[in-house]
Amino acid sequence: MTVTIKDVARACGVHVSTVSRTFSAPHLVNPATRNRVLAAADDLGYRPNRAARALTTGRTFNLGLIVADIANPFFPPLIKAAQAQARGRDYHVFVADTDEDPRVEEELIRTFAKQVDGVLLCSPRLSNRMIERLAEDVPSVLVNRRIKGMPAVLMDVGKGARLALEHLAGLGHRRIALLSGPPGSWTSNEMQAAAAEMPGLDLLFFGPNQPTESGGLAVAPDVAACGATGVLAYNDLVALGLIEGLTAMDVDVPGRISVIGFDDILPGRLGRPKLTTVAMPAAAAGRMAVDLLLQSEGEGAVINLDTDLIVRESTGRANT
Amino acid sequence: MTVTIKDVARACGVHVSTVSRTFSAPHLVNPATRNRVLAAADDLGYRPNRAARALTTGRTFNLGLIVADIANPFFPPLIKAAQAQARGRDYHVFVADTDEDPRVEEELIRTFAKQVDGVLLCSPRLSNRMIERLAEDVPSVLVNRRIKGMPAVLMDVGKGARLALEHLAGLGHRRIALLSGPPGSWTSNEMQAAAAEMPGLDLLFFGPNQPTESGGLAVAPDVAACGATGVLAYNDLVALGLIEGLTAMDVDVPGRISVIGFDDILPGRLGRPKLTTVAMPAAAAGRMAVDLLLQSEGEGAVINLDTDLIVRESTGRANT
DNA sequence: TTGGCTCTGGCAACCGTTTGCAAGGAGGAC
DNA sequence: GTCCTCCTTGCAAACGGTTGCCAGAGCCAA
Repeated sequence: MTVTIKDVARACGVHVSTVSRTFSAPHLVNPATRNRVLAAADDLGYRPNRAARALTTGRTFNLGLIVADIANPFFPPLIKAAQAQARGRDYHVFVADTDEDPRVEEELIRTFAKQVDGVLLCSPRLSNRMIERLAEDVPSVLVNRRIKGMPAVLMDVGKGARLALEHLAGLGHRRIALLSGPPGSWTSNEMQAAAAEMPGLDLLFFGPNQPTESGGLAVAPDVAACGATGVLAYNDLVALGLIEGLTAMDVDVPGRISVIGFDDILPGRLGRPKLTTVAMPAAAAGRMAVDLLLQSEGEGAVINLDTDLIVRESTGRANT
Repeated sequence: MTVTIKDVARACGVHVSTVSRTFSAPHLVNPATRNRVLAAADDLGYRPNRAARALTTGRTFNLGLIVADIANPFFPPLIKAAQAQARGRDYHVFVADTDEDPRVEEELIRTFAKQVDGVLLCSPRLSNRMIERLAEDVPSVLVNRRIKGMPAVLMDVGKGARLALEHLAGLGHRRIALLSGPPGSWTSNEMQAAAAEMPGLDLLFFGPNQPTESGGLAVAPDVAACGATGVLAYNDLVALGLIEGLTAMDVDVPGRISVIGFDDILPGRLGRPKLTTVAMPAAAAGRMAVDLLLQSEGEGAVINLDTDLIVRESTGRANT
C-alpha cells in the first residue's frame, strides 16, 4: 500500500541502503545514482516514514509546545511563529494546553519527554525545581521564565512595567493598583519587582488573579473601592475584564481610572476604549525559541526581547 | 539510557511479549503477572515508545489539525477542544497553519498523510476535487466544509445568516451589505446562499475579503458609500475592522449603520460597541470532529451544529 | 606489475514494539 | 487415567529505516 524505501530500491536496482543514504547522507552516493534514486522516489511518491527513522536515529523531528491556555490571544501568534519556523527545519510541532494546571503541565512534559526532540515551555507554572528535573529528560527552552542554566527567551517585562508606571506617573497618577497574575508566573513577579522599585508611587497589590477577563471582572469592585486612579494589569485580558467591570459600575475608563495592560493582543486593539498596553514580541519569541531549541549549542543561552509601551485610549490625566 | 520494554521484562523475569501484552492486550495476561509487570514498569518509569509502536501497528496515535490561521481567535477554542479530546484518547495532535494559502494547505496534508492517523481540515480553502483526492491518502474530517461522502462537522451558517438578516429586517433595515470571505470558503457561500433566499431585502455583495480586521477596514469606504444601513460580515474580525473603519470616517455604529458578525470571538465581546454576532460552537466542533475521526465508523457522517444570534450593541433601529 | 588509496554501494545488525504461532500446564469430563 | 480445552507465556518474525563494516572497482605512483 504505502511506498517504502524498498520499493524505491527495487525500482532502480540498488540496495535499500543506497536509497537511505541518498536522503540522509547524499554526499556518500554517486551523483548519477543519486539522481536515479531521486527520480524513482519522486515518481513513486516516496516519503520517508518518520516513525521508522525515529526508531533508529532516536530523533523524531517532532517538537512539543506547551502553553497555559491556547485560547488566550497572547499565545496563538507565538504558536504560529514557532510552528512556521519548525516547519522550515522539517520539524512538526505538538501543541498542548495545560489549562493553567501545573499537574497537567507536568504530565504533559513527561508524556512528551521521550517522544519529541525538545519542548518549548511557554510561561510555565511549575516550580523551578520541578522544571529543572523534567528538563533532564528532554531538551527544553523556556519562554517567559528564567531559570539559571536553562536556555530561555524572555521579554523585558521589567522595562515594560517601568514604562507603564512612568506613563501613569506622568499623567499625574500616584495611587496605583497592580493586578498580579496566577501563582507561579514569572512575568507577574517581574512586574511586581520592577514596580516595587519605582519611587514616589503608592502601590496597591491585588492578586493572584486568573489571567482572563473573568479575573479582571472579579477584582473590579476592589479596584474601584481602593482609591487608585491608575491600574497596571497582569495582561490585556485582565485589563479588558477590569474595564468591563468598572464600566458596568459606572466608573469611567480612562475618566476616573486609567488602565494599562500587557501583551498587546488583538482584542485590545479593537473596540473602545482601545487599550494602552505593553507590546510583547510573541511571534519573535516563538521563532527564536525554536531556533534555540534546535541549535542546542549555547546551552544556557538567554535571549532578551525588547518591549514597548503603546499608548492608546485607556489612560488619561488624573483628575484629583 | 531510556527504559524499554526489555528492561521491564528483565526486571520481573518475563518475556518482552508479556510486557507488551500487559499494555496492549491486558486480558491476555494473568492478573498476577500483569500486576508484577505494571509495578515494575511504574517503578522504572517505563513509557512505551510511540515511534516503535507506530512502526509495527501502522497507527501513530497522532492527529493532524490544519487551520487557515491560528491567530484568528475563532480557531484557538476549536484547537483547544480538539487537543483535549484527543489527549483523552491517548492521541497527540499536530497543529499547522496554512496562512490562508491553499498550496501550503495541500503540502501540509501531504506531509501529514502518512505520519498521522487522520487529519482535521478546518475551513479548508482547497477545491472539492483536491480535498477528495488528498483524503484518499489519509482519513479526514472536515470542519465547516461539506463534501459529499466525507465526514464533516458543520455549523448551521445558513440559519445564522437568516437570523441575522431577520434581525436587521426587524429593525427596519432593507438595504444590506453582505461582506463575503476568502475564495474557497464554504461558510461564505452558505451565507450568500441563505441571504439570496431572503425576501424583501435589497442585498449588496462585497468580496472576496481577507477574513481579518484589515479586510473589514479595507471595505469600509465602499460600505459607507453604498447606502446600506445594515451589514452582515463574513466574520467578527471583518466586522470589527469594518466598524473601526466606519468610526474613523465618522460613520456611527449602530447609529447610521448596523453591523453583524459571525463567530462570537472574544474581541467582539469586549470593548465598545459590543458586537451583535452569530455564535458558532467552535469548541464543540473541535471535540466532535476528533470523535468522528477516531470512531471512523459511520463513514460519511455529517454533524450539524446549531448556531444562534447574539444581539449586543452593534445593531440598532434603521433611521431613514 | 604491484601496492595503496579513494569512491561507491552491498550486507546485516539494530532501534522498540507487536503479534501469529506453538508449547506447556492446569483443570474438567469421561 | 486419558483426552481435550483453555489459559498463559515464550519465540521469532516482522515494521521501515540507518549505519558501521567490508569488498570491489578504478586510479595513481613507484
